[in-house]
Amino acid sequence: MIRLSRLADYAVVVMSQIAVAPERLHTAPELSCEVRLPATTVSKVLKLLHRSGLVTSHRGAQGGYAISRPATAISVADIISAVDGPIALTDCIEEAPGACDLEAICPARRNWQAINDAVRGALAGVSLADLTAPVFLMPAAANPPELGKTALENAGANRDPR
Amino acid sequence: MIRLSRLADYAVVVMSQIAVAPERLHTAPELSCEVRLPATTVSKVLKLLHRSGLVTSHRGAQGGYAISRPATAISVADIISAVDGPIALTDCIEEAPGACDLEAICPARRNWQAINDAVRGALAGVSLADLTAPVFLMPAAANPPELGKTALENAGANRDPR
DNA sequence: TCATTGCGGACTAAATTGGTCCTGTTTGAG
DNA sequence: CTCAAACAGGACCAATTTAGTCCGCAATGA
Repeated sequence: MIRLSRLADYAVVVMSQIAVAPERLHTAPELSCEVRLPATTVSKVLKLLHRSGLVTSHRGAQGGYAISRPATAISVADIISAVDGPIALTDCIEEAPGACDLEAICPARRNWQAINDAVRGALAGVSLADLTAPVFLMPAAANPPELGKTALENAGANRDPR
Repeated sequence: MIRLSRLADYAVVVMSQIAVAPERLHTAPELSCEVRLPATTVSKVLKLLHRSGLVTSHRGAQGGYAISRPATAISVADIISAVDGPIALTDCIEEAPGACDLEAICPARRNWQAINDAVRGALAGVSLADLTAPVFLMPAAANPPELGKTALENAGANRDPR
C-alpha cells in the first residue's frame, strides 16, 4: 500500500504537537497524554527524533524535549526519514550495486531513482508549519521562490479529487 | 521506510518488460524467465494487473497478456495501485471517519490528504513510457544531498520524450 | 480431446513492525 | 546529599503483514 510506517505517522503527530508550543519543554508522558498514544511508544519516537536532531532533549527532572528549529524549517520528509530511515521506495535504491541480479537487464532499475526523488521531493515540500496551519495552502506560497517549482506544487496542480 | 511492496516493484518491472513489445502476447512463464522472478509470483502480479485493466488477457493455448493502452497512458501510480490498492500513506486516509480517535484533536490529520496527494501526484507524473525510455536519466543523476530542486520537476520536464 | 494458458482463492512461512520492558545516566529540587 | 523525574539505549516478544506456493477450475486453439 505504499504505506507510511505507523511510527512515522506518530512522529508527525508528535512533532505537530510540540510545534504548537515551540518555546516550551515537553516531556514524553505529557505528549503521550496529549496525543493519546502509549507513553513508551511516544518515548521511542522522541528518541528517534532526537537522534536526527529534530528535537533537543534535556535530561533530569524538569527535563523534556523541544523543537530544534522553526517549524518552517522542518519538512515531513525530515520527520519520516528520522524514524524510518532514508526514503527509499525500493531495495535497489539504497543497496550497494550488485545486490540485485536484475541490474543488468532491468529497464526500470535505472529510473527508480527518479521516481524515488519525485516522492521525496513531494514530502520535502511540506513543512511542519504547513501541517499545523489551520488550512493547508500549497506550500509553494510558503517556500522561498528560489527553490523553483516544487514537486508539491506540481502535485497540487495534479491534485485530482478522485 | 515508506517502501513499496515488493509485488509493486515486480509489477513495474513486468509492465516495463511487456511494454517493450506492446503488440505481442506475453505468457506468464515467458515473462518470468525474462525478468528472473518465480513464475508463480509473476503470474500473481499479472492477475492483479489484469484486474485493474492494465493488461488484457487471452486464455487458452497461445494465450498470454498484452498491454491494454499505450505506455504513455500508464503511470507508475496506476501500476502501484493495481497491485497494492489505493495509494494511502496513512490509515486515516482511506478509513471511514471515526476510525481514529485522534481525529478531533490531531492537527495533522486534516492535512495528510494533501501530503498523500503530493506523493500520488509525483507517482502519477511518471509514465511507463518514461521508464522504458533509455534516456529518462536526469542530468543530475547524482542528486544533491539537499533536495531543493525536485526530481519531479525534472521528471516532468522529461516527460513524454517521444 | 488434450495440452496450454489464464483465473481465483486458500494456505503457509518468513519478515517486518509495533509495542513493552529493563537497566542505565543525568539533573534539579528538597 | 539524596531522591525522584526524566531521558538513553537496547533487548525482546507478539502480532500483523507480505511473499510466495499450490491447488483445482475454466477457456481455447491445435
